[in-house]
Amino acid sequence: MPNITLPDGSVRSYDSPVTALDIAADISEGLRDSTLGARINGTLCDATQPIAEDAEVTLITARKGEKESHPDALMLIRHSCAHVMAEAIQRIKPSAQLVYGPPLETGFYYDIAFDSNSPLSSDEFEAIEKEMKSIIDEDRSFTRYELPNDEGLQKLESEGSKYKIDNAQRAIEGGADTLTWYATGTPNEHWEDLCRGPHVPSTGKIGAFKLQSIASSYWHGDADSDSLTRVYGIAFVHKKQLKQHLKLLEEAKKRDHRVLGKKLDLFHIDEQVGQGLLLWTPNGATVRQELQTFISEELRKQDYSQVFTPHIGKLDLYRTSGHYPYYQESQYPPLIDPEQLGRLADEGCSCADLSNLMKDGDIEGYLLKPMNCPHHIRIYANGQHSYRDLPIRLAEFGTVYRWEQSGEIGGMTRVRGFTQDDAHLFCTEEQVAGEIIGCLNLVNIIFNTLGMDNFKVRVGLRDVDSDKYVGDPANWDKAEQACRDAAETLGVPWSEEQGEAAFYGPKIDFIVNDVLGRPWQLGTVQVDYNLPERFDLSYIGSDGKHHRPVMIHRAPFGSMERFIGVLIEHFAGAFPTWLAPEQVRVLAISEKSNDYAHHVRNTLKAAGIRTSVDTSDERIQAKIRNGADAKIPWLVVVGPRDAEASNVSVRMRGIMDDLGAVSLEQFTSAIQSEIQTRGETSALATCFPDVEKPQ
RNA sequence: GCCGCCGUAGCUCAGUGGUAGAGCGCACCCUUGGUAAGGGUGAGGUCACGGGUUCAAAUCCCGUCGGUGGCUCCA
Repeated sequence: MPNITLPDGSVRSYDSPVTALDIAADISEGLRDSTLGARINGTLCDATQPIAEDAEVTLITARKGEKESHPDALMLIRHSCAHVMAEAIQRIKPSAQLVYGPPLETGFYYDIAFDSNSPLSSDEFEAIEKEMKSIIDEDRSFTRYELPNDEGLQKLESEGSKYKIDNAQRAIEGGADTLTWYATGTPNEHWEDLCRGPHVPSTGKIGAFKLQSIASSYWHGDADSDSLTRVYGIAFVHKKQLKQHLKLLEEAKKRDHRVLGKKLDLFHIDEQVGQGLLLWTPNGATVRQELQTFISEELRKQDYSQVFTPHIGKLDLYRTSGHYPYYQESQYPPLIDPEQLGRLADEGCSCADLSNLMKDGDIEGYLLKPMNCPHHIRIYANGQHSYRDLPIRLAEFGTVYRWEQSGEIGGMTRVRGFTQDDAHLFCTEEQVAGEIIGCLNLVNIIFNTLGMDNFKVRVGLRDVDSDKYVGDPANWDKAEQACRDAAETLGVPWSEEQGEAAFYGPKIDFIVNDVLGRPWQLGTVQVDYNLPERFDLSYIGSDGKHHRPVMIHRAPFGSMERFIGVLIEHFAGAFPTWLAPEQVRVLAISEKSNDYAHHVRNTLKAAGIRTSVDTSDERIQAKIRNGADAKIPWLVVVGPRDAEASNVSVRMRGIMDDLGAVSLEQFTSAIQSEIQTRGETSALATCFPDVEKPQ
């Protein structure tokens, strides 16, 4: 008979099998009401699951008043809400076939196959939500029942849902002994769904929900398979949480780099120029330029050599590198030289012929470069290198072009032309570990300066059972260990993933989430044994013989486009002074102070500070508001009083009040110093030591 | 590429068969104001583009382009 150990270590003994609900009721009536499920020996289960053996049980509860609910509670509620939604949808569209409806950290969805002549539109959300509301109001129990595999399959076949049959078959292949259903109410009487569970005790436990969006998905994630409709929703324990969540989403939207990019005029994407082709407007270009200067300074410290290479290269170069044959779908088609094109035309070559010639590689021409490495490799290969010269580090803000699928393109984070902060290191086998550490140092410096500590690190290792990898396994072992060691030096959480290495070497990736929670890979450091081989690179060793160098590809930011997109969101558009496009704006109190305002502006400008002046006919209140709206770090108000004393009255972004007056001279040098040290010194602390730093 | 939604002034959006609108911004005028929106006047639109239906289309239908949310992809 079961002895139940609760998280506090207390043990309760029962004469017969009990459920989590029984245990909760034993403790208190209120606890019973708030119990949604249980972790039984660590596994999330229904609260109604009978426990016959000794077990460790954690009750999963949710109280109406709580600010945040336990993730398990939300999972249960969301999974259950997916069922309620599916039932409601099937009431409205009986021909809809259910496929798969899991909970997510951010909500839930249900993949549904609709009749092609009766698709679902978000206009119908209101009607569906109304049905859901009534199902929840009925507070019907989630009732689990099981059938033996063969009997269950028979049932599904008689119902004729190929998707559910498939789910069942997969469950059986995965080792399931029985198939389980959940009825929302009484089996055979109420709606039910083949489902592994677990669920909340009854529909009434779903306190608040909202349907969010409609999207399409592929069956089994296979683009060649059936196209399904995915309906997204969100559910919480109570309405306040839902409201709070929706408010957060609203706030997140304001931080979206696409919204801020427009508002602050950082970049523009123009239909007439092309999809996924970014135009950096002056403000955005300033941010990028500052960042590139910063990186370049660090690269110089680390003995990198700057190079420049063109945007195109001969097709044969990319045949040697392997990019052209293997990654054709991701490239713009080759550029064909005019003579060859004319000759093909004379020969009566059709578009289809041309396409085939391109596909087969029977064509000469140039490729818009998808990567910078071949060009850098040719720089290395151009001369003979002694082991004494290594490592050679060639760096370039190299612009590459890739044919991304149209549906993927958006904002700054996924574009068709972008500039990598690229570099290729050519080194000896022994130098690999040290060079990787060096790359990560750089990442550390940059991310620290920017205050970005919210990135994840993923170390991609080879799958030892596979033979697709090039290079000596012993070297792989060393390189993989070097990657792990280097990742450790960053002091942020990192994971290693087997089979995630490139075929040519292990790698370290940096991943950051955007405001909408979508992950983006930024930088990467990759060890490469392959390209030196393909290009037959060598260096002369101390033994006087030729040796193969190892290459490291590294782009710690990934691309300027994606990185700055993420950076805009990181700062919510409020860039630190050294990065801000407009660093100081001088606000003249009235026309009488315009001359002094211009003098202040010119003084700051002469000190290298990006400064503008507002001498418009607005009142000072409006000028302050406009300046704050533009997220300018420093506003200085100047009137007759300030002119008299050669002062400026300072406002800092993030502080509601006027900080008071300081001399123009002091302000100028304090701002200058803050910019030059990239925020290590603080103009606020220098000029106003008693004022606390905002945030 | 696939599916849903969307495309109206520089920006944010209202307008759902019958004379194209608002707020912000912009220009000009008034105002000369000391710390988060002073007032007035005005300019600005081939309603993304191309076809179709209709007496009549921003509005309905088809296609294209672009945006967006997902899916798939991302060397």
